[in-house]
Amino acid sequence: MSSKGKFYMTTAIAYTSGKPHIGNTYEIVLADAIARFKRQEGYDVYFQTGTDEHGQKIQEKAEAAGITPKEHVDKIAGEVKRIWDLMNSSYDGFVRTTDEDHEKQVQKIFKKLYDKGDIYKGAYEGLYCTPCESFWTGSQLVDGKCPDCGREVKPAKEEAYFFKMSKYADRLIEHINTHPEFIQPVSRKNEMMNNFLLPGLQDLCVSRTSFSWGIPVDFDPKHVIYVWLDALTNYITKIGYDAEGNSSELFKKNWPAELHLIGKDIIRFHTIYWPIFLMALDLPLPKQVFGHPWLLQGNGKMSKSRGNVLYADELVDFFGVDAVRYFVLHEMPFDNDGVITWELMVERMNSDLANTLGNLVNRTISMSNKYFGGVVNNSGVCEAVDEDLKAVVTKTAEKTEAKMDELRVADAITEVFNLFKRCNKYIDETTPWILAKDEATLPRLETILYNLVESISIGAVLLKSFMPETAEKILAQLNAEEVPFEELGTFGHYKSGSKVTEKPEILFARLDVEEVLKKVEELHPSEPEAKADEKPEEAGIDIEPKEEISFDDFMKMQFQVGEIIECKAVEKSKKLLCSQVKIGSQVKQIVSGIRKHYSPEEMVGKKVMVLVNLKPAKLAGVLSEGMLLCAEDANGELALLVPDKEMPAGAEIC
RNA sequence: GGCGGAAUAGCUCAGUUGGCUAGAGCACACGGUUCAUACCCGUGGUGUCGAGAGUUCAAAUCUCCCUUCCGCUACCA
Repeated sequence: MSSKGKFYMTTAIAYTSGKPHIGNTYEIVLADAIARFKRQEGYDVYFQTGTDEHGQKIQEKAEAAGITPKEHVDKIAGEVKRIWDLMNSSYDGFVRTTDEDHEKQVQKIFKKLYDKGDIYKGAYEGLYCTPCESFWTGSQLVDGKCPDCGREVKPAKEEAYFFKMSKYADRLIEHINTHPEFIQPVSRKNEMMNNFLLPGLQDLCVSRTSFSWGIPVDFDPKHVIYVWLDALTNYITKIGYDAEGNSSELFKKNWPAELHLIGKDIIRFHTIYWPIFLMALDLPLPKQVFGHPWLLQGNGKMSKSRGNVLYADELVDFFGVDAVRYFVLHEMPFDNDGVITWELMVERMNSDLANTLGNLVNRTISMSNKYFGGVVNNSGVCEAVDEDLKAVVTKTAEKTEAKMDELRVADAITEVFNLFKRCNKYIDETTPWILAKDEATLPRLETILYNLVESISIGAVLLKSFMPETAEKILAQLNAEEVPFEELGTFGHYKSGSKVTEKPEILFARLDVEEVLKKVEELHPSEPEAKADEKPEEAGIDIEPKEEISFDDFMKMQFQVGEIIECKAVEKSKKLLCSQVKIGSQVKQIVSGIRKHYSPEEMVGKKVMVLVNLKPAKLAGVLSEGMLLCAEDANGELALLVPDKEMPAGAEIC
């Protein structure tokens, strides 16, 4: 294989909090298709993936399950690996952040940056959300809760190490501006610039003392190294980076990475923090970061019933590995989210895989057997129609390559299928069944079947990156040699006189939507519609317990019933409503973040519970003199609390 | 509120630097065909190209304004 040079690519490492669903699985399939294609093109590919295994959340999950964190992550990492393997992903390296060599290097990196003065010791004070492992300032909270997950936060102060982000900001801005390909899709570049870089970067907290399941700071062991310095560095530690200068050959060869493939949610960490860490370590930056969109499940209504939750292994049971790979690769656009449902899966399966591809292979082999006993001869009887077929077939490799270069994987796979569609058309144009009736036209028929077998072989080779098993099956059924990638632009590799299989195996069976849905329903009975008289059993919500308080603490708070006598939206905000609330003889103005849940009209007249003696504050420039109490569910739905019986405005709640 | 993106056929979307009666796939209908997995091939639509105004010989494409949706961000007692 002639090498075009090295190509180091990575996926994000999966957080080991639970079983990965189809959305997580999408990333590994996308990465695998790119890796396989690059290898085919002649690049020396190193493809790395793995798992992110530290953090308080994991520590707590393990405690709840009565096992050690290590046992917990071993189990989940095994599950992740099983699914990655099930999807036939061809990774070269699988890193776990609990790997000894990784942990050791992270400690060295931390020390190096500390010695350099880029990391310093300070104190972090704020409100902490345990599940998100994030500190928030009071002003960042949503209704007093974590803005990310909506759960409770608790006040916390801890000694912590910080990284001087701002020191490298100018260099990073310069780099992003001079390397337009660095952040993909480009639309994300502006978000990073406008929201983070140009306003000025905050120093980043890189250690924690509030939990222990992490890599300890070796010179200050009560601290563990916080997520990003631990997780992002996997890209260099696993291939053998050494902070003390003894990096491996693998590292020297492969760094910097050509491509970090990540979800769009973590673009910020990969395009700001990661490059800055690298600058601090005097390492070159990765060539490209691609924040791919998400694969979403069906419509919101369905996804709430359990019948619609999609996992890769279940989809594979129904459709097979390659059909699932085809779907996620084909259905995912470049910069918009894609949708996956059982119905759409079946539709793609039938129209593209069974009809266009499977049936093409099947009819071609059947004809070869029927007319020539399976022997495929190139008798050289050409006609004008052949030229267009050959032109389409021999240009497909080049077109596919161009799409892949732009990471337009969905478009690339479409190019390959255009080849197969052209073949189907060719059969209609040449009408083999008519030629078969006349002895004189048999040589022409031989050539037609040869052209088809050759075309399909070329298509199959191009299909290898996307659907490896199917490509193998097709080549085996045709008894075709794999054409080297660089020769896919020419026609006529198939060895004349070879014999195709006698009994073609059906590659993809057509499926009936109704039957599939019925089976899915049996597998996951959907919850019956909630009726007024029979309430379905609810799954309760657990939230983070807060610190115990004294009765005196409680008595400090004054709750009263308030009547909303006037309410309007706050002009400058999307979320705020401003209400005039009658409490006894006085009227207070209270601003609440409930505009998504209540219209100003329906607010008026409601009797609600109010925390009255809260210190007034300005929100979006509007004065707020209290707080309306709400209940919130796991989906962020809010419900105002109202008295069970008619109560006058001002009644004390105690 | 700030920054950015999007709005095109029933559905999912293409439409490059403005240029011929605005395209593809799916679905649907009709016709052809029978080698094949009831498959394949062909034909078909009335689309106010989100609304309005402007620049131009010419606008889906450029400018302005409006509406709706999405992303990031601020705010969200």
